[in-house]
Amino acid sequence: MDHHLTPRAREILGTARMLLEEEGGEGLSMRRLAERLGIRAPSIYKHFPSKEALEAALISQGFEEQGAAFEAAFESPGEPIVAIIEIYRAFAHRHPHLYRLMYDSSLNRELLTPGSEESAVIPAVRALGGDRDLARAAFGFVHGMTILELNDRFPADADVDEAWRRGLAALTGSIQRDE
Amino acid sequence: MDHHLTPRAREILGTARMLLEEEGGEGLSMRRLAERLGIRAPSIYKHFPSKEALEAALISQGFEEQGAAFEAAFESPGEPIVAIIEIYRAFAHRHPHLYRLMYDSSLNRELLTPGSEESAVIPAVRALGGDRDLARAAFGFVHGMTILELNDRFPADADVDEAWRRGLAALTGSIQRDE
DNA sequence: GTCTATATCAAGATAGAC
DNA sequence: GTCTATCTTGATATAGAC
Repeated sequence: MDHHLTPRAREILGTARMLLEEEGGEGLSMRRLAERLGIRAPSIYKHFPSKEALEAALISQGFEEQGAAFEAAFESPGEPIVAIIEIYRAFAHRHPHLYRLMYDSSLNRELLTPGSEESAVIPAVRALGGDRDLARAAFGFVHGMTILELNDRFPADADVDEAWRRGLAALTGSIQRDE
Repeated sequence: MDHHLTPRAREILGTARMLLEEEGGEGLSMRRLAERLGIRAPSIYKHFPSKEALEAALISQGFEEQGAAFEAAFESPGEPIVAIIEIYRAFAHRHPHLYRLMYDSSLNRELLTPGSEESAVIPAVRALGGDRDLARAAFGFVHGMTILELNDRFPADADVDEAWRRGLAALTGSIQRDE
């Protein structure tokens, strides 16, 4: 988890998370974060070298939370990939601003907590029988649907649940099974 | 097209398009646009009421260009939906910054040129036999793959073309045909 | 159609004292 | 670990003259 951070850095990170979730990516500035912490903005730089590093810590945390949630998909009955996609969609809707931060731009992977991204990727690939090409297609579908939903791109009268089901049916029909 | 704009507004729009394509969405500021035009930023407001209106004009233009390109998919042999998806992907890679402006945020549809969005949507839905739910799933897949590619989210060694083929195969297998 | 002058606001980051 | 003071840069937009 955040074991590489000092206790104070963890506090700052927790406040940053709250600020992000409540006010969105645009509201997450060093000044506003400092205000919530009751300190001045320059003080934050004693704990994180840059805003980008702080964001990377938030992103790493998000990946680890997603990964942990995905693991539950293998415990319940039914197709794990179906459960993972439901969990993925629910995560994005519960944490829309964190989701955007995690997925809606380029990633500077050098700043991430090592292994954090993999903790989300590995269960998803496993649920697709190790088929990485299919996993990438599924990632495309799932991210696309999610971000289009978050950005309100579908018409108000659209049956978005049905679109999810149709895509999911198409993709699960492509899983190779050895039996 | 741009028939509702004055000649001078069309010139400004053309310069804005060049600026966007060359420097990206972050580089498109009223100051920099004015600089390219050889005028001062406040002068632009005599031609467009706001930056958002100018961006909406760029977006409308993009939709119309996409729509016109999609129409060609029905003239060539083979599955129109396959051709449309190829055209969609190629458009995004040729105009990545315009693509982001068009698709990677919420849309204020009131500011668009009426009918412009539809000119891109209608051929795509038609190519999927009028199945709007499947069309939305396909939109999710196609937008997701595209934006993940533009944001460099796939590993360097990933076979992204193969992921596109896999998703496309899954989706085309879902088209209902009456024959 | 363009100008100057200006309002208003905000951002990330550093130096150096305590 | 926090502070003050500051640098540097940038943005959208309006008023009113020419």
